[in-house]
Amino acid sequence: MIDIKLIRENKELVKENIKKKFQDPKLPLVDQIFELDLKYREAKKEADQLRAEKNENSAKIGTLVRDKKTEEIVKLKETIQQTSEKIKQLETLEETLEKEIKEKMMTIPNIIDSSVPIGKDDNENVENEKFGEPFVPTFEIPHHADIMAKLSGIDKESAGRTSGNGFYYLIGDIARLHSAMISYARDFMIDKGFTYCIPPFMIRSEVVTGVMSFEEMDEMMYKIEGEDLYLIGTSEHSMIGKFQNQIVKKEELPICMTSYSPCFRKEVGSHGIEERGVYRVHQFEKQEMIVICDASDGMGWYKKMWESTVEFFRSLDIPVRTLECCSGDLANLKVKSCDVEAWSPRQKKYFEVGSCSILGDAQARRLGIRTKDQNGTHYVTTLNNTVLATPRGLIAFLENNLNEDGSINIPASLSPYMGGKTVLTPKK
RNA sequence: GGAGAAAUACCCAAGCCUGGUUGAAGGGACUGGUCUUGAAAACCAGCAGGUCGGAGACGGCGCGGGGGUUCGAAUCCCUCUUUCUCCGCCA
Repeated sequence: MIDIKLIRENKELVKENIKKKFQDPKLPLVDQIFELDLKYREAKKEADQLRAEKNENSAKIGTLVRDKKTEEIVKLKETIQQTSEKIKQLETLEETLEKEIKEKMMTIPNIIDSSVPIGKDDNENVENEKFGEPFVPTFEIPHHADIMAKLSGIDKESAGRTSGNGFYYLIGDIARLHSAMISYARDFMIDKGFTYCIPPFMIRSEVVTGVMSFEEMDEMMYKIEGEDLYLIGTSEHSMIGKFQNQIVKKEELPICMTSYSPCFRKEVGSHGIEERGVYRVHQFEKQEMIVICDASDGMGWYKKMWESTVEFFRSLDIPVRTLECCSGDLANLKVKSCDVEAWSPRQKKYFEVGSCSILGDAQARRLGIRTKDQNGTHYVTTLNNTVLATPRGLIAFLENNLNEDGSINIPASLSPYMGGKTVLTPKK
């Protein structure tokens, strides 16, 4: 969603931007919105005039009542009745137009940053930078499910029976490792000055539509039956939603928070749930970071945020790279986005463990998050980034810290969260 | 889950019964001024912030949100949300 003024003032720019993302059929939409907007403003202008007239006459009745001029009151009421009829008609028109415009506007993608590479889909994403040597050991790295199994750390069969495909039991040291990584990620961000927060894990539909596009909503969100509640797909949803319809004081910006939550995703999209392991699942846990800041600081924070994730993974001896999202792969609300990918010595390629996004004012516009300074109020910029999503992060950790005998090295950074252990050894 | 009470501008708070120059009294905070060497205090003055339309003059909306009654709603009615108190239940 963008500012409708942009369509009023610079239709071509909006079309240009859409071209970068799709080839395609949303272009006529811009002209449609433009026309609807003209009609809407005309209707509003006329209705406003009539409303002013009506207000004035109503006030007159007030004084007439005091002076007890009954005849004039009756007359005046009649004229008011007539304007009311007209107003009613115009209001219906206003409402229909407004609704139509809003619906169409919701699907207009955000203006992407000029630095975003142009491409059709995720195949055309661009590697930005590597951090750490993508190391392949002399022995073969087993599938992460096997690594876990060797430590008696996973039970997918039972989970299949209790909950179905896409769920899992993590057990013993593996479960502890999972929590340890989350705790470490939390403290890592606290040390960077972020405020820790545990948000609600369910949110109302109004918040959902504020933070994501409709397609995403259908593909991701679990709905609670009989209630206007959705299980969050990421704590970003409740964290950004926290600020809806707020005017944040200038001096309170930037708001930097790190939040923990379980995340629930239907994963209806193209990939589906894979059969083995816990790479793509319906339920995982995540340490997230969000920043709400002034538009001018957005790009600075964007860089700092993905860098934090890189630093986090490097502190766990996991090689990573950043992959820039191309225009076609960029979600509609995003201005720019990159994935942080961890090295898999088993697959000998990188895989996604996190995603850093700057949304410009798209979420702020939908949710009404503003700030005020001497130039008036304006929408803030919102950003979000994964610190650690796990079990996916756990997979990266296990593959990169595995020894030939099946034991797992615990780096010094994580050791305190594992009761001081420096290595996990499989029983016999 | 049950029973009550409440939500008014940056904050506190009147108004609601008895609808009409109240788009909102009074404080506090804030801004400017007088006084002071400076500050405090005192006094004087300003002060809805928002949002939409308009080039502007202006105008519309706006007393938690949404409806309704009425010529007219902060005020009456319905509904939703949130907060507080009490009871129940639970980690």
